[in-house]
Amino acid sequence: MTTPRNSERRTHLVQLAGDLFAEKGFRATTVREIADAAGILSGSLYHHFDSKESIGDELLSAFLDDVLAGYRAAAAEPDPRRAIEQIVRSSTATLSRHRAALTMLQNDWTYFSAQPRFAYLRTAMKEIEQTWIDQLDRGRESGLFRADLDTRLTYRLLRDILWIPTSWAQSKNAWTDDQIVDGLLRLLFDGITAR
Amino acid sequence: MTTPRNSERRTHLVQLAGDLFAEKGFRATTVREIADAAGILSGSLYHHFDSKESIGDELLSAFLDDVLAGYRAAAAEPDPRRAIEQIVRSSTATLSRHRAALTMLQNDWTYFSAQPRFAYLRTAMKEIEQTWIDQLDRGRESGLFRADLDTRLTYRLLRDILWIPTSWAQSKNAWTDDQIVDGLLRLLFDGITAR
Amino acid sequence: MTTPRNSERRTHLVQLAGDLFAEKGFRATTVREIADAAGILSGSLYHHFDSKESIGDELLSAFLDDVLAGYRAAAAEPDPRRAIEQIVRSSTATLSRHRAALTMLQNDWTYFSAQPRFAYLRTAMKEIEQTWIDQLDRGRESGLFRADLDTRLTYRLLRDILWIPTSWAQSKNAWTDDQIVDGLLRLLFDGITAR
Amino acid sequence: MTTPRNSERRTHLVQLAGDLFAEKGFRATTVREIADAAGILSGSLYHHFDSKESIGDELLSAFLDDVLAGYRAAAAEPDPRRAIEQIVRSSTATLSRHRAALTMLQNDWTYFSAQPRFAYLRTAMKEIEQTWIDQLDRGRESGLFRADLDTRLTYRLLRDILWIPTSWAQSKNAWTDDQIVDGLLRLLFDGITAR
DNA sequence: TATGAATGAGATTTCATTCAT
DNA sequence: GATGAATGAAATCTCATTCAT
Repeated sequence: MTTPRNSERRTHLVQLAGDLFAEKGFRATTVREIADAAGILSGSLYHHFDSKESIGDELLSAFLDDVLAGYRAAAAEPDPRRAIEQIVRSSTATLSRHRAALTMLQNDWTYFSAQPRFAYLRTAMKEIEQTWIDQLDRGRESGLFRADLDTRLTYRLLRDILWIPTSWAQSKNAWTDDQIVDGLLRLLFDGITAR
Repeated sequence: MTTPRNSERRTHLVQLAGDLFAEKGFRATTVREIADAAGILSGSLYHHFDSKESIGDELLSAFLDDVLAGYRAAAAEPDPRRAIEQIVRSSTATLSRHRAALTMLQNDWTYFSAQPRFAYLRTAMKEIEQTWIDQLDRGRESGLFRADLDTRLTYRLLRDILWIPTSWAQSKNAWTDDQIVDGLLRLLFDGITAR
Repeated sequence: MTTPRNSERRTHLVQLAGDLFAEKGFRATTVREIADAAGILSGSLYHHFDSKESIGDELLSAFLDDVLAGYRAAAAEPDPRRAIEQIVRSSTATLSRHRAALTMLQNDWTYFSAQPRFAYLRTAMKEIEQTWIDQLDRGRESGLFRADLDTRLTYRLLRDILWIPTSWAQSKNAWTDDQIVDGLLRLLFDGITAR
Repeated sequence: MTTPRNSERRTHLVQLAGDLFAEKGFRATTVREIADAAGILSGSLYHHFDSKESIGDELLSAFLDDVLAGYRAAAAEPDPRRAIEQIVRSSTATLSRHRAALTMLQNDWTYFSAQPRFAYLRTAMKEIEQTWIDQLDRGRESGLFRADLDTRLTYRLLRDILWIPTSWAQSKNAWTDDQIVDGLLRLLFDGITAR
């Protein structure tokens, strides 16, 4: 019925929609706005997708595939500090490629996670959490990290910080990706106190 | 016109609405759901408020008044480390009293900040940012914090982390408020590395 | 049930309502606005009136009683020119006492005239029309007015002009009632052409 | 976004809406009634217009464009008597093409003129007034009209009379447009008195 | 593939009116 | 007489989706 997933036109439309989602959120973006951006009428979108959620699905699943690939590669690293460093670096790179997906998760998590169709969101989140905790645990047990570190709590405190810098993309900030990653890693490993 | 702001009934309705907003976000919550929760018809809400946004306004402005009071008190502290510690502690306390407002800002920031009526959101955010940067600058200049600290970048990295623990309230997590604050402060000041 | 028609409080409320109707029209004025103007709650109005229409009824019937009294007095005048002059003079005087009623008729005639309760509006209008036509006919037949005068058409053209000056009351115009009446009579009898 | 302004369907809908507005006034006509008249659901109207007011806007601005064109053409006439005659004739012709707009102005002037969107209403009214006064002044100064003519007052007395005959259209009256115009001009220039 | 038109469910809001206290 | 709270019907508007052409 609808355009095949690898069609160029379709890919373009997904990207246009993604830009709008990144700006205003998934629910706040209307199908008409997407169509306007593409220069067609809203009904015509349904030749390519069978629903607005399909577009969201496409963006979100591509995003999580990418994220998880990065995490899995990082988890193969034997040194926990290096593993964490790699997680952070790969996350930052991935996120800048998927701004829309991130905004969608931040704004409309409740909406998506409640639907069976998006069950993979919860699964992926669990894998992400487990990866972090595993590395933090390994680092603590090996004496590399503080012995009193509550690894699960630390993960919770850290998780969201990772997703944030992406949303700065549109503002006129002066930082490069590298600066952000370095600042974040330094903060994470050493805190702000001088020695 | 509508019920006065200090009416008991009205306060109760704002709280009910807030609970729903905290759960599902502002826009995702319908006026009918609020009315249902109150056991009245949706139209009856308009006896007390002239719009759904008025309810939002009430929650958001109360929140920011509370936050800013805490920040101003903390800024009076002469020692920067103490000041930051107090910011974090007061934030955590404030946030747990305003879960709804926080969810609203996280989910629907674009929506609110675009409206003139909610211009105070941007103003408040600027004051919050300035307070953080001031304290970080003072700490760095006095040799208390690392000399190479990019204070604005650090603020950016930190800001959102502060708002997060609130959203855990509903989940059956095992941490007390104190544990969270202490974990956060430790992370902030010292990082995760063992010495 | 409700307050008796001659109660002072009630009269005062009718007047307040009338002021609002004159400004914004009957339907455009809400019961709440009337109550606000009176310093009470909207529900409390129903101790005095059993409906918003009752207030309208009171204003409209008082107006038409007054108008018709003036027309009937004028019709008793033997000289048609004098009769018409008196109609105009009495109308102007009457109208300035009933601005609200006039606005109601101008804005919401369709609304009122469709209701059985306001059947007297049509009756009164017919009497007004007949009075005009009678006087114009008498004047034409006696050679006082032009022989080719279409009296019914002339009435139609004139009727609304009569009601208008009232609506100027609030604007900062420089004319007295007398000036308006004289200008109107002169226009009516002699036109604008110089001789 | 919505259907373009020159779409046939859209034009048809505006006309349908206009018929209803002319009958019952703008505010008294519901969107559902318009949709019913068109044989569609009320929501479907918003495929073509973004609000009920847009329909009103379309009718009112078309009306005023038409009126002003007539006035400007008449103002080019060197002889004031001819100019006024032309104003009256063009007005009558214009008005019969825009019954809806006229009813809207008569019933709901307060509503429209209060909105920034309809600011052009006041502007147009001022131009209309100025045109009348200019021609009356010129006629008086050239000795064609009475020397004691209060031109501004006369305009005020005349203005509304011009708009009236339109509202007769639906009633089964016996006059042609020409009869009405001639009656009006005769009244205006010569009054009703025989010589 | 796209257009043009429409659906239909549901959202926010308005407002005259009622009534127990 | 008034308050405070609510009703209930109806209004305007939104938007994802459908479908004949």
